[in-house]
Amino acid sequence: METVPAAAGYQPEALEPKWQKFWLENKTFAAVDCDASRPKLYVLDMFPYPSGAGLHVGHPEGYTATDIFCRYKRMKGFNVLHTMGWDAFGLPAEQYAMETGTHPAVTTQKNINRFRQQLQAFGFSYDWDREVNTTDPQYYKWTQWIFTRLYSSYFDPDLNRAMPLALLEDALSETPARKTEWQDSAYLEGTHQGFLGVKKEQRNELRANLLKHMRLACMAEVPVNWCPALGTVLANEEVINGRSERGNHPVVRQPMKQWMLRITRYAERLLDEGENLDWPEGTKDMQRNWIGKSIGAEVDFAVAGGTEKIRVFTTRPDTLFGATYMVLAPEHPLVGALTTADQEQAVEAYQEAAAAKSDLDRTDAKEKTGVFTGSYALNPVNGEQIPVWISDYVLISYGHGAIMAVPAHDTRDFEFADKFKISIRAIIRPDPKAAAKEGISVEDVMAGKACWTGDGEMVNSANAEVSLNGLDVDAAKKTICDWLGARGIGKATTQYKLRDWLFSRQRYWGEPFPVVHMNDGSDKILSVEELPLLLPELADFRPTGTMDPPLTKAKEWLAYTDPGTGAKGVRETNTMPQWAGSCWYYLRFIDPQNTAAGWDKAKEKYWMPVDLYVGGAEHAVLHLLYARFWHKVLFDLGHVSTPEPFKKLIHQGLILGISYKDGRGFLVPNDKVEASGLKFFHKETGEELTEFPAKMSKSLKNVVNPDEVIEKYGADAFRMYEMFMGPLTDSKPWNTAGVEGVYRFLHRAWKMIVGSDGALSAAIQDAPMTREQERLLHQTIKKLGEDFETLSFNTAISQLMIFLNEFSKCEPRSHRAMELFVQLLNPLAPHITEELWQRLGRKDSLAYAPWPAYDEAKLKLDSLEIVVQINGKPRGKVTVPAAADNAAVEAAAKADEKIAAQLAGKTLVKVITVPGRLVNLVVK
RNA sequence: GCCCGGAUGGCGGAAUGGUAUACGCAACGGACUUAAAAUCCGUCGGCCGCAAGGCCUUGGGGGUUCGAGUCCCCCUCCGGGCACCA
Repeated sequence: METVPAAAGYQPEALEPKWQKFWLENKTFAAVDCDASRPKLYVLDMFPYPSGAGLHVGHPEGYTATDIFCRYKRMKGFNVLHTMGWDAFGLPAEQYAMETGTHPAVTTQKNINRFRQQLQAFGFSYDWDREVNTTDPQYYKWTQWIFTRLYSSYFDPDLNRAMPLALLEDALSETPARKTEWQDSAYLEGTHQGFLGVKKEQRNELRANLLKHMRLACMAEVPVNWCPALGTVLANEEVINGRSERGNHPVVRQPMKQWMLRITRYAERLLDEGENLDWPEGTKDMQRNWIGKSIGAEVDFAVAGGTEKIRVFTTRPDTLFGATYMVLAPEHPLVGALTTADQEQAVEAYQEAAAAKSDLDRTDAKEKTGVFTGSYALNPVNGEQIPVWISDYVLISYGHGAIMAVPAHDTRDFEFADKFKISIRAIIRPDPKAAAKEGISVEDVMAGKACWTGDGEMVNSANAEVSLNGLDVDAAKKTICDWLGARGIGKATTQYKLRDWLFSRQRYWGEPFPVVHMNDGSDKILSVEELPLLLPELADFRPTGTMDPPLTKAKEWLAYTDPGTGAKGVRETNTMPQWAGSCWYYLRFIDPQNTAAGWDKAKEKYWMPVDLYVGGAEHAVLHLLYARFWHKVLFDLGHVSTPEPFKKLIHQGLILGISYKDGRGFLVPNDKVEASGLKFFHKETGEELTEFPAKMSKSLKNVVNPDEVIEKYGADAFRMYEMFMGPLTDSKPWNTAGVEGVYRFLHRAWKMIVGSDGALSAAIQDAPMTREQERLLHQTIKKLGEDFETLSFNTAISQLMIFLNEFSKCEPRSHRAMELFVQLLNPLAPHITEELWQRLGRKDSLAYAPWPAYDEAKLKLDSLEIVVQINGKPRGKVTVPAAADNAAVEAAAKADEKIAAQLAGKTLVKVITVPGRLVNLVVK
């Protein structure tokens, strides 16, 4: 291969494109499927949404980190799978398309081309033959296929896993044909017996209802988050404080028939099986909170003078004796039946007001509101009549949409009872120490003047059959649950905050559902032979202005005739949310060209799980929880071999921009700021401003464009700067001046090896190294290996700088040392090192050169410098032979002139010697 | 309110309980140059001192230890997440 003509020095603009082309043409980074001769390593980046704005400096941070890791691991002999693709369905492309009249497919392709070009300019070692694009029909064919698997499965509560729905169908027949396949499931056995137990004429209905209800993907009329501005519904996770995550538009609650994915069935497994993952503790914690497991009890309250029962969930069954009222959510189905004539007007008015409130209004409400229904319930532990209220502080979507209120021991109930003058009865005497710490008076609690939610001693909690008095909270819970269970009015149970995943959107630019609504009322799911179901070409893909999705405009596409039976139907017009494509892309990378399956099983078994997954913390619950859910379903159905997809997860920190604020704390866009010396002033007002790091944003004008940085300093400098800024997982501010530092380093590295004439520097010879040079070299090899393993690139770079500072001074310079330096630097700065490798006389690419080994013996010193402390303060240093024992070191310390002077007249009490490090003389 | 992170020079940051401030940036001084840039050499936490040297210093306060940036308790501030989930 030719070298870049370089009479001048280091020219990244010439050599970087040259090596990028070389890698691409030679497929240097192609991963080899099922290669048993090498250990495999699957390193995954979160693939980007190819926006019109192009790459920003945040994207390459994680990508650079994984690239360094992959390059290092290839040199260590690993068969590395490292890939890139495009998460290209979604709202922005569609909105841009509406503004400009361009089809989203056109914009998407354009953006992808731009992103690919930008990413290739960084020299990332992706296997580009495995690129995927979620909007490619050959990709979304399999997204649709996974949906059909969800649709055709149910979650077996007995086996705690997904099973083919066909088995449930089989159990729902008079003469099951596949019983051998499902005899392990007590659930199916029970279902079968139940089926046989109902009258023949009711069996069809039972079967139809159960099949519809049990599917992991099913349609349901549910209150959804409708965003009028976006013209679509949103998942709970996409709504922040009652506004859309994207665009910050108001969101209202609206009942609609929608596709739901039964992620709640996996709540326990998502919780359990996530526990041992090598993920950031904070992220696991966020998922735990999101799933929101609560252990408690459900209890039935009879209605006084009625036949209805009000079922509540409580985490504090121990406080049953303190329940003085009940609250139903305004939407609770029993509200109508419980409302008395004289309360009817007030109740209906309240229900209407609650329905009209947006989620934002509802959560923002500072004061509790509510209305009495006029009815009373009977407290099951003491038969007492307690009033039943409705209030929007009780949510219809959690538990049973109703609560027993214990104002003495729940802050929300206390607030409510206090406002509406409902009686407050203390039944826990607060633990005096705990109460004192909280600043709460035990007497106030006992008098109903204060609320106590902590532990203590149960009082006033007994009836003829059971007494909790004298117990602590935990013991009381257990005792009362046993009693409730024995009476058949309650039992210990568990609730989760996690809701089912709302899976349809009223958009054009997404995967069409492979479903037809047949004229006879049944749904038909398309077989894999009928996939992909292509998104129809539409001239007008804007929202319809109603709740009908844009696909209702595709008249020809809508009509369906069953090729077998000739039965007619209409296609589903919703599309899937953007998360769908990203839920399984890591599986497609394994086998991206496969037309017969989403992926080949043998390849899946070889590559999975993903060994390292790097991406932003903003996906901590959404993408990462959805993907785990899909993966578990696929695992249960035998399509993948691991229960979890991502073994180790890392979040790169945010790269912040430099920003400015004035005295009042208001942010000033960077184009309004003027520097004068080391201070900053407002161009218009002249006010002095303070500099601080803030998220990069268009409005602050502090966005750094990576293309410009590469143009000026090259990709190697860019990569190294982002890694040198600080620890990968920390947020850190971008400072372009800092790029100069690593740029200088690369220049000096070039000059250490290449002479001013472009040939190998005359100083480089086959010369032996000094003892010190050898030691530094081996230290550097050791440090780089350790730091690369732990992704500590900032300290790895420091060590290379130390090496360069020393070796660039030396003459002659060992040819071998230069080669090793180039190898160590290669993962960080792949372009310059490939070039230097050639200048050093090597013909092959560096990419698979074996990683250097260090020699422990070469790290040893002949003599050591030992710190001498007196009473823990460093007072001097002595040099001793490396082999010196503690006594010799101690003697040397005492013999030191300065130390001896300071010891004079004092009594030596104790000597602590840390071998090879220090001696601490404790004196009086 | 609750749950996670974090706080070290002018700045980004380094430091298995063992010499705090490695490495880089900025700044300052010098060399080279007619000059500038680039490059190279040097200085660079604070206070006292002519110096030798001493004292102080890892957000604040306590504690454990021969020894604490690191471990424990309390507090302040900053960042992120959740938020009427019974």
